[in-house]
This record gives sequence, C-alpha cells and structure tokens, in this order.
Amino acid sequence: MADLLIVDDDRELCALLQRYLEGEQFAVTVTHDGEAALQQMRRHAPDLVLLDVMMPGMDGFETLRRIRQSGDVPVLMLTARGEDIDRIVGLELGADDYLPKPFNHRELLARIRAILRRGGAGSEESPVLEAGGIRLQPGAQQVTQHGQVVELTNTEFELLRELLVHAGQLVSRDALSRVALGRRLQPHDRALDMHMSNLRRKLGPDAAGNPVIRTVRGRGFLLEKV
Amino acid sequence: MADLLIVDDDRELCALLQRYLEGEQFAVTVTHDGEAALQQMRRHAPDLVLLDVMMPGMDGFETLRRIRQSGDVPVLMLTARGEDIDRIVGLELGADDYLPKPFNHRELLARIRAILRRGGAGSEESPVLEAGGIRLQPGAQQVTQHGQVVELTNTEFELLRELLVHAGQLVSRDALSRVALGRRLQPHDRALDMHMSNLRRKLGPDAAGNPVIRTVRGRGFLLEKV
DNA sequence: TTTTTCCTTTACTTGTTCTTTACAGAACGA
DNA sequence: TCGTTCTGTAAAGAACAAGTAAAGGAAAAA
Repeated sequence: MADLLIVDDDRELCALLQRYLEGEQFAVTVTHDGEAALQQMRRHAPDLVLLDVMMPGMDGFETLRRIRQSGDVPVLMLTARGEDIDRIVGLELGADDYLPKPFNHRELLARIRAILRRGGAGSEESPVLEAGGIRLQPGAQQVTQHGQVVELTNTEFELLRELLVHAGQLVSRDALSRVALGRRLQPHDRALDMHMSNLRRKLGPDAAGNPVIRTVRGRGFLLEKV
Repeated sequence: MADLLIVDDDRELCALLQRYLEGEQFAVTVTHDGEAALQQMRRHAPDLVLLDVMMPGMDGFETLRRIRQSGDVPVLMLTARGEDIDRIVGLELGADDYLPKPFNHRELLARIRAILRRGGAGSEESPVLEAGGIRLQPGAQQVTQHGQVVELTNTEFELLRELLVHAGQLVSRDALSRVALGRRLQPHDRALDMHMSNLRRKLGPDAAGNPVIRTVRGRGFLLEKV
C-alpha cells in the first residue's frame, strides 16, 4: 500500500502513530526533524508526508517550503491550533490538508485516505465545495453565494467548510469546535454559537426564507443540501 | 453483543456499572487496577475499555499507554473534569473519548454506543430506514412521511428509529425506554408513553385510519410494516 | 503608537423538550 | 359485571439548549 513519512519531534507520538498506521497497512518511515525528512525523501519518495508544524530547528513551514521546491508530494500538516490554517492550506505554502492537534486517530486515517484518494499525484487544488447555492474554494479562501462574494473570517470559513464537506449530514457541535476553534467543546462555551450566529447572518436565509444551516438541538448543525 | 472491560478501583461503582451495562446487553468484565486489566486483555480482547484515570498503582494514563502498545482497542477514559483532557483524547495518548465524573448512565451509554458504532464498520453513513411510508435518515437527522418532512425531537427520533429497525416486530417498553431515554423503565414512569403519544400525533394515522404504531398491552409497541 | 479586526465571554432572553401529575378510558381477569 | 391494571393524553412546570447583544481582550495592521 502507500508509503508515509512522519516528521515530528515528539518521539512518543511518532511511535504511536507509526504503530497505528502500520496496523492500517501503511509503510511508515519516521524522522524527527526537517533536515532528516528531506534527506529521507531524497532516498525514497513517500506517497504522503505527515508534517508537524512545531519543531525545533527547521519548523514545519520551512520544511514544507523546501519539500515543495523539489516535488509535489502530498503533505498533511499537524498543527497545534486552528490558527495559521490559511497559510498552511492556502496556495502560499501548498499543504494538502491539516489536522489540528489533538486529533483522534480515526480522523487522521480518514484524512490520509482522502488525500491519497483524490490525487495520487497530488498537486491538484483542493476540490471546490458546493451545496445549497454556496460555493467554497479552499485554495482561494473565498466563498460565494449565488455568485455574490461573502466575506468570512477564518473561523467562519472553517465552520462552513466542515459543514459543506458533510453537506446534508449532521455535524456535531464538538466536531465543529475542534475543527474551527481547535479545541474540544467545553460546557458553557458559547463561542461556537457566536460564530454560528455570525455565519448565518452573513449567509442569510435561503429562497424559501429558511436558514441555510439547520440546528439539531442537543446534537449539532447541518447544512441543507437543497 | 459487545464485550466491555471496566477498570476502576472503586468497587462499588464497578458493581453498579456492571449491573447497568449488563442490563444493556453488554458482556462486562471488571478489574480494579491496571495490571489486572492488561492481564485480562491478554486473555480476552474486549471491544471497548472503560478506564478510570485516578487509580492507585498504575494510573489510567500509564495503563492506556500500555494498552496502546499492544493494539488499538477503543478506550473511553473516566476522568475528573479539568486539564489533561486534550492529552487524553488527543493522539498523544490515544483515548477515543472521555467522560468526566460524575456522569449519568444515559451519557455513558451514548458514548459507548458512539464509539462502538464508529469503530464497527467505518460506518460514516448509517443506512436509511424505511417502512410504512416512513423514511428515516440517521445522518441527516430527518424523517419524512410520504415525502413530507416530520419534525421530531431527539427522543422521538430515537424511538422511531428503534421501531423502524425492528419494523413489524414487537419492541418492549423497557427496550424503548433504554434506547430513547437512557434508563430502565421504572414503575409509574409515564414519560415513554408521553413521547409515544407525541410521536403518534406527529405521524398521524395511516391510510386506513389506523395508528402507524400498534400497542401490545403489557409488552410494548410495534411499527406496522405495511 | 493607535486602530482595526476578530475571538471570546458574559448576561439575558427565548423557545423547546422532557418529565410529572392527574385523570379518563380501555383491556383484562375473576 | 366489577375492580384492577395498563395506556393515552392534557396540562403545568422544570430544566436546558441555543440565539445574540454588548463588552472585554488579544493580535494584527496601519
């Protein structure tokens, strides 16, 4: 199956990941810094790189830049928080996806498979998401609704992205919080609701006057596919 | 059904949990420290481990680390609320979920089921259930009857789901109570009847004027397959 | 620096949902 | 038939989740 290269200075985490991913039938190589990663890649080109952002020495961004100079292998960034996501995923650096730490291993697996599935050769722009008259271009960090540009903040963008990825499907509050806010949902944390509120205000109701994003009380939200 | 392993030094709590979960048709094994848990797992691999964090001797973190060295059975951590939650759930330690103590049975049950479901078959999209002109889409959290959307509360939704899963077959009152309300049916507990009543009102009678959900006195209910 | 933008928190409001209580009618057994 | 038990449902209220205005705060931009 596919060759993965993990780059992370946390050796314990690497070992854990390696064991888990090997159990999933991947061939896994591990390095603990950017230099070693680049060397390893010269020896053998992996199908996908899992790259930590926070590393001593050459950090994830710099490593990614160097990786990009020599090829277009798909890269999945492991980030500490929700911030900097645009720079990571955007064209500027050209990562294929990111996953905020801490993440669930099943989630990681899903993303790895998604990346491998969609490109093989990578280098393609992440796919445009579209549903209910809303069009989201991940690379351009831009959203249009019926052709009109909608200005969103990063958090709103991530929220909408997650809802679009699962258009028509329920997305739990916790999942949204983790993806957009980079943390698990705490009791009494109303930040998610505020972002949701702002997002809805910017999107406005659909043709029938209903909100585009449906609330499922006690469970989460979902974007109507229409 | 599924095998659970409970690891907690509080024997009283263990006994309580065991009784409850066995009532829910789980096969439950109990150990009171990490060593015993690992031994037990070597004898027989459970489908899910409920692991207390605070234990004398090897604590929950260490036990989890050891569990992870030998496989990736799902683990639900029982923890005091507060810090470390990220470390617990994140990949660093690799728990699948956590539940702050004290917790109620219903919540525990929901989380256990969620973990087992997601691990079971990578079932991203659960199948649409259909019978008697009623169509229930679990992912979209939506029910339609003859094409018309029927607005249901979560409890009503769970009741209907259970009836649809066993369409044409008797479902006991106790089973319904446990699935939808998260508790055994108590004497004089009329909540289930109220939800049934509301559900029936929302669904209305079928073409022949009969209720869609038939009562079997002293036993339970069943949804006519038609 | 100041300004601006964005995220989060607080506080309040609203509306929904679940449960309990109470009573009436139906089904059952004797 | 009569009394008992079970079920249906109306009504009330308790508990709770979600929407959002406004203010505080932090970080980026000017």
